[in-house]
Amino acid sequence: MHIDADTLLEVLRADGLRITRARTAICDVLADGHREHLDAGAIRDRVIERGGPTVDQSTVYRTLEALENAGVLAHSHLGHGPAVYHLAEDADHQHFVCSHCGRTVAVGADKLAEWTAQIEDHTGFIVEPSHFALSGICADCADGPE
Amino acid sequence: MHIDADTLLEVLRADGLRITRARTAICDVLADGHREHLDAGAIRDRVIERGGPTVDQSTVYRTLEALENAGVLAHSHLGHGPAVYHLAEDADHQHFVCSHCGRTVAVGADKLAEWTAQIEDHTGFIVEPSHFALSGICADCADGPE
DNA sequence: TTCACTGCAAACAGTTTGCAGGCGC
DNA sequence: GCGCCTGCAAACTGTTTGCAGTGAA
Repeated sequence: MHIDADTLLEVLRADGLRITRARTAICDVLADGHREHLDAGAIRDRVIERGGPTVDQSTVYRTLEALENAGVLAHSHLGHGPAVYHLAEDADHQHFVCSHCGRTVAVGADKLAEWTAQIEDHTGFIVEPSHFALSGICADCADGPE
Repeated sequence: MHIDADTLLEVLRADGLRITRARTAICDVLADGHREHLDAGAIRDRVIERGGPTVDQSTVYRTLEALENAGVLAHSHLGHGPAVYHLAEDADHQHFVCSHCGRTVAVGADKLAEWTAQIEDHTGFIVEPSHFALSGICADCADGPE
């Protein structure tokens, strides 16, 4: 089971922050869309789409920042566009973006651990997955020249 | 030996493009600074600093774009800031950015090949190194809590 | 009541684009 | 001389910030 909207709000409350309609709506979208890659604009669109309050983009950013500070949210850069946000508990994976078809592939923590351990052995560098995507060519695009 | 400015200009000429003072100055800076991480603003600054022509930022971007199209230049995103540019022949390495001290560590193609090959085996995804940096904690920051 | 939170608007950084004039070929 | 290239300025995207009013506790 994943974190639900109420839990996110609870975390904010525990930080001494107030629960507002805008924050409730944003947390709803985040909890529901936890398996998607939502950027700040998409979050705002979805809030409104659902008949929620007309939240301003800056309010979205401030709420996302509060959730990141609270440690329950993280953002990644998947490409040249806007940052995408996801729940921190979903963070232990790495994104691969195909530079040919633009598809995003996620690799889970288990596979990842092997590689990051090797990197750490060689360089001492402890990789925090998920913050930046790796680019490359996905299997499908590598197969067919088209 | 690395690509020199004349070779870069030669490549542009071969693409049917014209050799101008702005382009000459930009290629000089790129050839000289091939081991640094220069962003578009830094390239412009350095051109002027050297007593070159007062190139506009848009001219820098257009020249960089021309060089990328010609395949001799590539850019990477090392963090939240501007993109950095480097010669394509220097591209076969991966950047690691320490999220604690901000330092950038480069890992060469040899080490890299081991684990990109594993990723390819597991996922079919062919990693193009160097386009995005990985973030994490470098050895020094991991060692001392300060 | 109080003050954190909000929407609005403006600033901001990095990058791209339209335009009229200038210069490489 | 033709037309690519330039500088200038303005647009653009994603994000941040200042401000005065509003609503949660």
